[in-house]
Amino acid sequence: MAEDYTVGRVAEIAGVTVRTLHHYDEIGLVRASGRTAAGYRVYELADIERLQQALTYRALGFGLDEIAALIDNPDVDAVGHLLRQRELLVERGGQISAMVAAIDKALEARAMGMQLTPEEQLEVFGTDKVGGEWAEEAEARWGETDAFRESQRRTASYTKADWARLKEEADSGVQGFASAMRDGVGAGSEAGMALAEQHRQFLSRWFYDCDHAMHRSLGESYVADGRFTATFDSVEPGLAAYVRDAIVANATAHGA
Amino acid sequence: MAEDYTVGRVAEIAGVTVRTLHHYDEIGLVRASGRTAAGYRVYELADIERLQQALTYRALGFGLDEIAALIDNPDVDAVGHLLRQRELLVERGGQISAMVAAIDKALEARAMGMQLTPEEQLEVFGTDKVGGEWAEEAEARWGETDAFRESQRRTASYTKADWARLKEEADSGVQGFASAMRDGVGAGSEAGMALAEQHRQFLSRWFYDCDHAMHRSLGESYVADGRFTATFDSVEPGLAAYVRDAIVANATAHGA
DNA sequence: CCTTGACCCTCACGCGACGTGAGGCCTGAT
DNA sequence: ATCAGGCCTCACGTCGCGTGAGGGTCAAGG
Repeated sequence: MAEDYTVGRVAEIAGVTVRTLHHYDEIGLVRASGRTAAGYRVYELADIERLQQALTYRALGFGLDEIAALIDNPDVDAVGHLLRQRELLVERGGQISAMVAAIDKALEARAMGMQLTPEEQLEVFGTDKVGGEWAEEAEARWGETDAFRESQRRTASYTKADWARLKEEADSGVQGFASAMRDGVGAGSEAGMALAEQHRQFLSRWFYDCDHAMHRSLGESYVADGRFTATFDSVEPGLAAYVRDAIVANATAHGA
Repeated sequence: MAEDYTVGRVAEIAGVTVRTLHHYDEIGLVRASGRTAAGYRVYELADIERLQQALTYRALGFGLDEIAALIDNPDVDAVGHLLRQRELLVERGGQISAMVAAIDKALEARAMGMQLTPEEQLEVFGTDKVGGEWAEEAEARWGETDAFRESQRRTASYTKADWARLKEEADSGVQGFASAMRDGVGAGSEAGMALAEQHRQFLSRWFYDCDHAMHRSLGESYVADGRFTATFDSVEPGLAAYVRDAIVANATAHGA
């Protein structure tokens, strides 16, 4: 039973610096339970177990004094700590999932040509608005709620590579509209409608099943809603209106 | 379009303090793009978008100067940042899962009466031992690899409540052995064997299907392996041997 | 036996990312 | 006119270590 470890050894297997262990020793958070004749710190199993507890709590963001209070609490044994840490970790995992979801939402919005409001962008950080009015706002904003939910469901499983590919497609779509407009191609012409149709299919492939009627109403909002307009017009002034016209013409041609 | 926000408002929706925004302004990480006549900071959409990027990177553990370098990089646009952040978040999620798995392993080991070695306890923190010899060691240590894997598989889905219940059962089992020993109950008596059988069924219910032969070899290791012995004997000296005897008697009585 | 290189020790100052007042101006509602 | 509540700028304090400086210790090899 090799019970004894030097600070360097402990630091190595714990993934911290020797200085950190010195510090913990100084403040009494994790003391080396012994010293050699030469004054070298000697860590034993119990010390390392304590270190493990401390590091786990640290990873969860606790301050060192809080950690000391936690693990010195005589009402909680080692297993109790493991259970609590497990719970906190699972919670942290949930927060991370929430952040990923928020990023997905932002990516999705951008790909569809929409700017999120500040509240929406920062949603995941502060702001636990009780959720009532908040949800209402969101619903009113996104209009087609079913479509949006479907979209959320699908994008949840996209990987980084998927998103990158999606971005490329979205960008090239916007560029297609922009260059058509610059070249004087009529929005209602065959070419314009082809671009619109391509856009509709792009949406259907990546987000939700977008029929011509839905596409038309989305197109309308490109000029009606400033948050869309800003995005398109920052690429090329007047582009939002141009895209809307192409979409409307295409929808009409398809009987919607 | 309410484009303008005061520091207090931004702080509120972002979940940070005003002081933090002042700090970011001072060091130039996130500047308020304007001031009122009275000198009040005025934040616009672009500032808040930048803040969102910064906070996400901060949540991932980057230093403020690194963050500045990242988001000032002209080769990466907003979507690029979102993609990178998504990737990093997913990675962090993986680390958290790993820590939960490590805790489960520790809980499992404790419930079975085993002390983990320091290396095992701290496994998740530093120590990326390439995994070769490491895995070998682990296999040699746990013996019944199939059983252990099964056990890992099952415990992965346990909740905190499950673990708490498991702990209670495990504790009461050990206490049962301890009090029987104190009361002079023979390890090979009917009562002793009943406790052993109960222990076997406890293992089978929570960890892996433990037949009498496996149970016997586990019992043997309670005295042969110091890491088991320590746990039992810390409850009551000689308990490890007592438990082993009861288990062996019970296994023999069941034809193993 | 002596040297060399890898560890170990104790000061002690420095730093990043804010926290925490102190002292004073701005502004909207009563 | 006043008064609460929010904003401003210093400026020092704190926490969790990083980073030398200066100096012993220990196992291995010449």
